[in-house]
Amino acid sequence: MAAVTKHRTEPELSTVDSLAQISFLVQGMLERRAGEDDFSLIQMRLLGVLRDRRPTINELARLLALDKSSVSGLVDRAERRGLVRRGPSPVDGRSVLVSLTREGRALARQVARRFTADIDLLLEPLSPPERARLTTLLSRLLVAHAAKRGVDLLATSDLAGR
Amino acid sequence: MAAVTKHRTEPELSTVDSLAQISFLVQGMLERRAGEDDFSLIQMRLLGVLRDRRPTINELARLLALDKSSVSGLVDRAERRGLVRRGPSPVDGRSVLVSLTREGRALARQVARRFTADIDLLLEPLSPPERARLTTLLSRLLVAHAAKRGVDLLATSDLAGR
DNA sequence: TATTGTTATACTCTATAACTATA
DNA sequence: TATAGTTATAGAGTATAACAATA
Repeated sequence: MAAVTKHRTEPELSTVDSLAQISFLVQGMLERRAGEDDFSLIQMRLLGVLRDRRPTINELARLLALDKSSVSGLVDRAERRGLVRRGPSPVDGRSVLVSLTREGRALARQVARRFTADIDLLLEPLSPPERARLTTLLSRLLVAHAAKRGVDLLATSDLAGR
Repeated sequence: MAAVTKHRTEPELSTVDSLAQISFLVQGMLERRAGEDDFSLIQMRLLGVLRDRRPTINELARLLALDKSSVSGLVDRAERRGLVRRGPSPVDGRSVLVSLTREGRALARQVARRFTADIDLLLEPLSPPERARLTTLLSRLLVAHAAKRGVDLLATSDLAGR
């Protein structure tokens, strides 16, 4: 009962179902891991986006596809917990620049590490070449989709904390 | 510039990233489609679960991994919109049985149809044998994961409305 | 005038705790 | 007593609309 080669007899889901289900599964893992540190998924996304950016509230709203008022509240709550800070913009007196605190960065990294471990475990049933094939197929879908639309690829890539 | 065979040069994401991103992408599609009919994702899940079940509030709470009080409110709001109904249990005077109304069923079907179209479009870059390979790989992950835990496979399979 | 961000308001979603009515 | 469901309460998350400050 070691590893592979008995998947021939499984009923196998439809492609739509398998994609839908894997998305729920992966999101559930991320949500659970974030929840262990009392994060919501959207808070995790916020921290992820801030890993290599110092955006204004407006830019955050675009990156997260939320209204600026929603982002304002999101940042409020994260700031209250010491995870992010608001700073002045040197070029526009109306703007604020949101950035991670050290604590926020550390926490985001922790969650990302645990989440990655979950995914590694999930991938265990596949052999290395099978994983490579899966990665290639998914990447092609993502790249093609990003090409069709704008460049959401980068925005969403931060969600998992990389 | 028709279809395939230029994916060799792409940078290609890591396996973790590709899974994380595809999950956000698919969830976003589902959320957007549900939102067109003013559904939330959880309302969509509720309707999906009810497609072939007539559960009690407690059973719903287990299926959706929510507290029974959360489910109570969820069902309240869906009932107020005429999507589900509460009925008496013939075997336990304390229980209620939740079921879809015709309108709820029709609406769930509509959303599922549009969502499926999104996924089909997403899959366009892959040839039929490539889709089959992707489906097989994902199915194996899902089946293995379900086997490791209980049988969440069935519960989550309804989420997309099948 | 237009834009950036905040605030007021309203609603959904969620959980905990207390309650009721059955069992 | 124990269980099923509801309700009261509290809080996060979301959007719309109105606002203050700056451009």
